[in-house]
Amino acid sequence: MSELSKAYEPVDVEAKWYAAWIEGKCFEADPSSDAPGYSIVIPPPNVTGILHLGHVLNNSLQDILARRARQKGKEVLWLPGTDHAGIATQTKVERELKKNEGLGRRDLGREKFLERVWDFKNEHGDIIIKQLKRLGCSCDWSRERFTMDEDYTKWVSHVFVELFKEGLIYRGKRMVNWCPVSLTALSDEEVIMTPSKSKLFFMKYELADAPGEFLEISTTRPETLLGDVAVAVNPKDPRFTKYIGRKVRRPFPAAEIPVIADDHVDIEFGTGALKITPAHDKADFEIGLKHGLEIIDVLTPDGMINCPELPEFNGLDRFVARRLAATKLEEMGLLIKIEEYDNNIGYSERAGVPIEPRISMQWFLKYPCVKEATDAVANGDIKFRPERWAKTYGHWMANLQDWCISRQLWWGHQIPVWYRKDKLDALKSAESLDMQDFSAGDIHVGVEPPADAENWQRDEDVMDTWFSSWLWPFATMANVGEDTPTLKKFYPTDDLVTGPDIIFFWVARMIMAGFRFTGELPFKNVFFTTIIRDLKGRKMSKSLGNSPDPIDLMEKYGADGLRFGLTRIAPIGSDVRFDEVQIEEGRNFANKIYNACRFRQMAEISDDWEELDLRPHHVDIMSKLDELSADLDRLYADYRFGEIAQRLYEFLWSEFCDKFLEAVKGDMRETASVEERAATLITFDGVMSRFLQLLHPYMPHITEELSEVMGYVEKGEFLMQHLLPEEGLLADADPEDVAGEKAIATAIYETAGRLRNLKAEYHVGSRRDVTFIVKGAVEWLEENADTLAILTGAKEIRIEPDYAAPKGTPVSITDVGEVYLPLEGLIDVEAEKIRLTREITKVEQELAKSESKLASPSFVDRAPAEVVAQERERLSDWKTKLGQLREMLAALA
RNA sequence: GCGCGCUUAGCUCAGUGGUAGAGCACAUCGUUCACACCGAUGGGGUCGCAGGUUCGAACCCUGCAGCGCGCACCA
Repeated sequence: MSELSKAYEPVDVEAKWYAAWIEGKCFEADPSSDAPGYSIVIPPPNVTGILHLGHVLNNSLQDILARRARQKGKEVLWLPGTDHAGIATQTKVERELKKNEGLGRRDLGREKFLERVWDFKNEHGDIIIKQLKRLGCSCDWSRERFTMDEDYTKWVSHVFVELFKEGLIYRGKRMVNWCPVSLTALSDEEVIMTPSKSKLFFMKYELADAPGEFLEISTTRPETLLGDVAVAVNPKDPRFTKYIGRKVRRPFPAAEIPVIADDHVDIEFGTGALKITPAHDKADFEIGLKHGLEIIDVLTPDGMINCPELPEFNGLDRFVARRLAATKLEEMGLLIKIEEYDNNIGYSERAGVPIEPRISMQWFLKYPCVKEATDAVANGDIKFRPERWAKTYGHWMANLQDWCISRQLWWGHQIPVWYRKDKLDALKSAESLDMQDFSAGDIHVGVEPPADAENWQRDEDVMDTWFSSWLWPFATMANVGEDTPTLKKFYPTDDLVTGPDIIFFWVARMIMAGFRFTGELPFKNVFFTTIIRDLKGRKMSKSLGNSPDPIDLMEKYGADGLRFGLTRIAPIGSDVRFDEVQIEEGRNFANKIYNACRFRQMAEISDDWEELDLRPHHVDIMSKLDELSADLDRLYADYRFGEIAQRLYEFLWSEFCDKFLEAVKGDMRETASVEERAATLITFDGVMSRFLQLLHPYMPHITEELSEVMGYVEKGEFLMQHLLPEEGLLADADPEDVAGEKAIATAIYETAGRLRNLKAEYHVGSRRDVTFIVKGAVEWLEENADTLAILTGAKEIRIEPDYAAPKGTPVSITDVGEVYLPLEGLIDVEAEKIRLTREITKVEQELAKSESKLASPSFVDRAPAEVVAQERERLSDWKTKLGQLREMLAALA
């Protein structure tokens, strides 16, 4: 093989293998394959987004699943793509436009602006795709989709039309969440409730029929009093009964408004009287409807006061107007007091400003297939991991509100509805655009525009981004009305890996769309990843600057190191705090494997041997590899990604390198026989080649590289395409023999630990010239003494049944016998007495614990027989050891 | 207000009823013979608190506290 440098350099290796996989079409899914299908659809990242650690974790896990499925003989489709991300992308382009050219989108006009967005998409759209490739993702890139592809857009329109026909989509004037910055309606899910320090204003309105008498009211939004049409009190509140049906004076603009009774009013809160502004509050709107109140909208779409009657307010920002209203009230002697008040305020997810409840004409969806979707998760047809998310899902499904699907944006799927121009004009002048105003002939709802398009005007709104995302699992596999081989082979998909933060936005909606448009569930398992936080527990965010760039991390530690480090620490339950040290460990792990292979490369296997001389440590490591293999099967079945990584790490580092490789170092020496060396090298290759395969899903590049370099995979073949063998390395061996050899290996490793400890205690830890003398040696020690010598860094392990140790010779009671460390200058009776006494104390404590346990009748009678037997054995071991130690101590006296 | 989760070594976290673990950090020792992105050895924990169940509890149950998250029309 070629010479390997001392430390593993991942960057070039990773690029090389990714190119080779692409060249070899390793990721492409073949729907005509006989192998069983396995599929995942990627949660499409925002087309203009850049990779963050959340993506890395998420996509690493998907890649692990995809690669593992290939190894298990599945025909795998991992379908990639990007999302047009309506608001996010449009906002980004608008910001650029403003910054670079000082223009708003309306200055350009819809068509020109959309051209700009497409330009932006074409320029930046593949950044995140390139980054995913860098990470090693084995997506079938030949099938990459975009939610605004022509075919995909047809799906979106089709779905709209179908649901409209079914009566589930309707248009109407409703109270919606309005973003005064993005100038669009938002869904409830796009509003973030944020705890805020607000002020509660106490004010009073004068009774119209009793000057000098006032009704006290409290509000957090005094500026909305311009739109007040009533004051409501609870009918059960005795304090206010006398006011009901009378009128109070709204101070500005001056008007008399009624006092009404409504159960909604909380008697306990504030003054117990609630001002009603139907245009600017969801609850007020409901009350207004109930009582037939007028709706006075005093805000413009961008959150300015719209009240020409009051020139000093007109045009003011809503927050400025709030202060002015308070000032005015005070001047009029109507302000009682202002209190500090903690409440929750809804913020626009994208624009980061308080949303405004606003009545506007929007399209809504009454969700389809709610029952099927609810049941599928409740009965386990779709399995959520961790399971507790099923409860969150169930709760949301049980309280579904109609989905506001229209957005007053330009970037997105335009609503496939056309209105007759003449009708529209007539209605506009009448300021009424309710659905019922359109008769069947005035409106066209279809995937294609009406034939006489010039007489029609298309609805200007676009749809919520998620209205296209919810079709992703099937709309990416077949066009409308088609039943493609891909769909047949790969739908429903198997696993979905995503964050719990989009369980409502995306997961729940996909399930409903799946049932409605394919009659099937879109996926069988949903794995929710954890949220990655910084070391202070804060969410990663651009503004905090606490989000490391994954590309930098890959430069530093390699994609494999990043993948391994991140997946190893990602717990199933809770959030995870990111620490770069963990990625460093991933890189170190890669380096460790690399160097283990480098060690192997120092020796050549000679064919000149008759029979393999497999020794305990050979059998031991093969057996452990087989155990690892079996454990991984089990852990994969439970999606225990972190534990899988941990098991792989421990196997290679603690078992393979620290124990096995150290034990066989002698076989690499000139003095070793051909048979000895062959046994070791063949064991090495057998174990390492399997290990690389098991590790491959986590660290695809280095495993591919080393498999080639070591000759485990033929030139022109790929490790990633090799099936995992069903049989273990020791499948044909007699289990009893294996157990016997393992017991010996374990005893040797444990003894080696004790002897190293003895050396360290006597400050000769690094001396290689010591000899250990064993009295009462177990019968198999002789043939394994060489191994023990290498592991302990001793010149020799000498077995002397009649050894008479000089008084004060350091000794350790081990699984192989009494082991003495005779060395000039170390023989110190007092020191040895102290050491032995200390050890005796420890053993006595353990013994006492064990004894008291066995002395308790309840334990002996009630604990399982095996536990009791185990405890008895333990006790007898302690007793033997204690006896030996006491003898030693006595001999010193 | 309702719901969910977390609390284990200085730090980040494993550990679902049977002798408390890992990595990092720390201390001592060690580089001719795979790896200092390394090796050896060691110190360090009343498993948040209080009860309960059990022969036995970090683990199961109850309550409490602290932290985090989600849902909710108290202005």
